Amino acid sequence: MPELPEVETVRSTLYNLILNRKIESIDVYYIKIIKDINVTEFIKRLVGKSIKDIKRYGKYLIFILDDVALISHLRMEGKYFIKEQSEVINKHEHIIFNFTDGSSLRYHDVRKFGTMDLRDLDKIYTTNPLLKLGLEPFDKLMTVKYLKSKLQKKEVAIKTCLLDQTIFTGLGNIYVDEVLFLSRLNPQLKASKLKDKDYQNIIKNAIEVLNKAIALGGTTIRSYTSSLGVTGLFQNELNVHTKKGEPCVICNTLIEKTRVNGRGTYYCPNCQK
DNA sequence: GTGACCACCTGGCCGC
DNA sequence: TGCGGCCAGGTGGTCA
Repeated sequence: MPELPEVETVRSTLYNLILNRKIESIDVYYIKIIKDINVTEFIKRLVGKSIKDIKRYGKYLIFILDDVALISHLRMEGKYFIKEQSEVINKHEHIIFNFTDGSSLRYHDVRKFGTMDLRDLDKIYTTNPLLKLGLEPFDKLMTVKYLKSKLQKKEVAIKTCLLDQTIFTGLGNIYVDEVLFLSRLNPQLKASKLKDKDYQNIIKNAIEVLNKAIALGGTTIRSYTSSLGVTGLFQNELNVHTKKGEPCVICNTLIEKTRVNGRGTYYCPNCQK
């Protein structure tokens, strides 16, 4: 599924491909992707506008148009494709932005979980969905002090906390497993039990894992396959996620799979006690 | 305020 | 071969 590295890969690819293209028309085939605004208004606000910039915060893509921002979350299987308008519409392409040059940007989502919000440019970060987000690991304000303030009273598993986007933005199930492995922390350990050194390790390893994943174009496993012709390579660098029954790269103990808060969770029972 | 649980969705996989 | 059930999982909503 798209996490921060995959979304960043999509962002940078789209940036190079569709900047300054002008929207001529929009076809909406599944309206529930559009939030907080009706389809007519959604189309009205975007048609005639040009894409001036494409940003990212956490797992959200932010298309900056002339006077409005389109905030897109890919959720589980959302993808963007650029095709000629004459090409056949795939049954999973739910929203199509047709540009004046004859090309189109197509939002493809097999499971229809993705969302799109429109916001005024001066309200992008001061309204939801972005308002409630916590800090990315790259943020200067992401410190031991910040993380401790958020986690020291939490009586839930550390994995659950790291998946909480209001605390730690950008990590999803894959990368949380990897960060906890590198930090030698059991995913089921209560967050309140962590020490300063653990917070420091989590931040350091999150930055390391995400930077490496971004450099490799993200992770391509199971449901998250190539988007825009870009296929990530970080799956080759995974230590524990999807490695059930395989030997740990450090101690050779077999990787186990369990569930934490309903999420499939992979860990080394020896390294992550 | 916190934590647990469910709904949203569809394709793939497995057992019968 | 066909069918039913389960699983995958990010986020928002609801409830205790």
